[in-house]
Amino acid sequence: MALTISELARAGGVGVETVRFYQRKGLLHDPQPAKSGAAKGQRHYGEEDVRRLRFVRAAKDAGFILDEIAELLGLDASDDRVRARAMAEARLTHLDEEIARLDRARVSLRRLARECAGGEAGPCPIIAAFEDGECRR
Amino acid sequence: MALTISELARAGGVGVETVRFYQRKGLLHDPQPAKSGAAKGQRHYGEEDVRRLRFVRAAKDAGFILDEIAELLGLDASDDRVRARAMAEARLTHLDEEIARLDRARVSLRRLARECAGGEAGPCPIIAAFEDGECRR
DNA sequence: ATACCTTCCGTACCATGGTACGGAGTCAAG
DNA sequence: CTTGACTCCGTACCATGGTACGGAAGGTAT
Repeated sequence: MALTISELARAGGVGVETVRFYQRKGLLHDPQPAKSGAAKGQRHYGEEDVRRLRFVRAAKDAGFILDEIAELLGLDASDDRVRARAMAEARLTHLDEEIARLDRARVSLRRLARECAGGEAGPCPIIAAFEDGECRR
Repeated sequence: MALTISELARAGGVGVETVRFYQRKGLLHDPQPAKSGAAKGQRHYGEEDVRRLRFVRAAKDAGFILDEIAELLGLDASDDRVRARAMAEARLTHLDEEIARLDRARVSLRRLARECAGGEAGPCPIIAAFEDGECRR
């Protein structure tokens, strides 16, 4: 099982440049030079690299930022459940705040859009609301 | 009513550098040079500038990005309700997608955190889930 | 008059997550 | 033996929304 960088990228559903970017970030191990049968200096990747790359994608989908994912990958080695749980809780708090913020924006904007659609009289409620400072946090 | 840049910034709840940044982005008018009683080259701001700055903050809170806010400020002048409504709808769609995405992340992460807290046997479910690719979109 | 504060302006830098480019090397097919 | 494909590496660039810095000029307080 020896993969080129483009095969690894395809296996992980990302671009070649993204694989290199993850390497620079320390999310993927620096690859070993290929032994033979390939161009000098060329790297080969294996199952472990595919696993790590997929871990990154999955954790990203769960809302972690890349720096946290780097730490999670470290926990993967040490199997530190307490730390992993703390990170999950912190990320959940962050997600909750973010969702609440977006939801407030959605509620007020939807109300404005309905009001605006409701009648053509007077100034546009959407613009007027921002002018009134009615939509402040 | 003549304000200095720092007074305008305070009135809008932002920093001086942010005011200048908004000027560069075209969100605030280029200010007029002060007539007298101030250092040469210094600018003065009025009610209109405070109003625009607050408009920016309110629209940002509603989820618009700065480029859209620049457009909304243009609509403010022309009172184009149709366009304002279209922009509000587009932003709502965006907000809905974003909220749905974050909510999927929250649901799966919360489940993992609960599982991890539930027992100490076996590998950490949080880390294992990412390894299994169980959390993919 | 000397220090201190604020303003002006341009430019550089920050985080975040990539994306693209240029030059060089190497391989296989035509 | 040239062309095309792929790789390597470093570096620069993109969007987004700011934040900070340095130098010059002016007002104010001691």
